[in-house]
Amino acid sequence: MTDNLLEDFRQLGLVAQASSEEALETHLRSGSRTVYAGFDPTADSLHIGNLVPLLALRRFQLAGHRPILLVGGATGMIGDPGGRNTERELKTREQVIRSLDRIRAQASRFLDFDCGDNSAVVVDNAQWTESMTVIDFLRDIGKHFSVNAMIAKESVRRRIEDDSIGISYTEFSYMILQSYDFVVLNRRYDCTIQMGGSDQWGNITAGIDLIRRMEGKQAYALTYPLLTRSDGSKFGKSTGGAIWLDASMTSPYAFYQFWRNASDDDAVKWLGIFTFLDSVEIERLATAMAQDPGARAAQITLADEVTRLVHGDEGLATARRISEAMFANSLGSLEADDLSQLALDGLPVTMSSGQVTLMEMLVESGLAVTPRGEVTLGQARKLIKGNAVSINGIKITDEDYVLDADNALFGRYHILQKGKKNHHLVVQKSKDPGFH
RNA sequence: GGAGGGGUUCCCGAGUGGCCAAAGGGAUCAGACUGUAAAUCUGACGCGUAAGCUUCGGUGGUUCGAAUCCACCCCCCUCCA
Repeated sequence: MTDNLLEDFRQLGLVAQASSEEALETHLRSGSRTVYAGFDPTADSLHIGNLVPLLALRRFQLAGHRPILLVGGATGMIGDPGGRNTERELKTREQVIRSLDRIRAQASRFLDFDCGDNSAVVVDNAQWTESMTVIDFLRDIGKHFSVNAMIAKESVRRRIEDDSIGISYTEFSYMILQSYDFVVLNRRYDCTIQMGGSDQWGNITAGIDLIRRMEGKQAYALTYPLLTRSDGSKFGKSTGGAIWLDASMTSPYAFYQFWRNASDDDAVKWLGIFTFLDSVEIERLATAMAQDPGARAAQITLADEVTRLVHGDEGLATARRISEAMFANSLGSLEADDLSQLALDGLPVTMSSGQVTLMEMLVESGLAVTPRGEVTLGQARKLIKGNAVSINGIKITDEDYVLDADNALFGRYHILQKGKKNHHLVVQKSKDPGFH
């Protein structure tokens, strides 16, 4: 780490655009600053996409600055024209408060909320937006915006030029609300920097302009590149959807596997963004990977580091334990205790009693999902026919195969595998009252 | 309010009376090859073992037969007012 935070960010690949870079550098060096990033409260948990700004905020905090997490209780109801054009659901007051708490709880893994002057803060923009009257809005804020300029913004122009979608006035106004957020934070917290994805550039600079007009002050923008995977697909999705930070929504094991599966092209890049390893170490891993890509050194380190960051040492340990068992071809060496531990560790489990056909079990376990997301017997059949199913490490092609105590490990465990990476544990119910 | 253009299976997008469960591409899932990578190739991709059943904005209608024709309605876009 140098004493130049912006330069560090640049080296980590965290900078897409920055406003008046030299002035921003000086600004950051000359005192403790306040920086904010917005978070959408639409989901039940933060996901790994949110990890990028979250960890960037942590870097700010480690460098002595104060991070603010702005939860879009108000703007979340509207929808950013830059984002998907699906209608937003209105959030009730309680929902927003709940997600506020949740975001604070999840963010507290990375940010310090109790360290004096640069403690992290969570705020909700509904606080100052909700009670504003239309007249106030138009008179005090709206007049500062030139429609000509707004139309010229990339995010808006794209929507206007696309004949099939268009843009509603509501969405069009999103930029104004976000700009006003920046003004309020500037007033209340002396917040001078806003960070966001590169798609936020237009909105952020609009905020800077508004601060100049209303407050006569200088503010700064910093955007990070939106992550795409090297194959162009959307970052953060995996089989079955988003990767959440909440352990009950995405198990530490699944979380770990996501990172461990990173492509070669992504792995090194992600080490910079998602871990706090120093550049020497990252460099070393990059070299190691170039020499022996099969060893997957970068992926393993990436998975270790990020999982530890999000789920702690214990979460990492269980994730690794399952991974070892499932991928190291060591099914045969597992003891009964190991298998029951896997269940406790968060490998997906289904209980069964007596005899069940393989097809039924594929459905019950949810492994037989169609590409469309439904779970059907037909899909189960196709998978078996397609040579995709194994039990306890052995391919099964018999559609009539039946799971029972006789072909189970230790009389009660079946490890059901679909494809290469989907594992499921089936446990025969026992009369043993100690087990449930 | 007026004129015009649209709404097709997860997405894009063909299809304008039977050969349509609906071309093609993407996404997704699986197989092969590998390194739990990428690329590539193969298969699947509404439900069902099958017979068959349910789809093309909605509701009715014409027809032996409709995604395709007609009526009304809903929604989206463009231009005009």
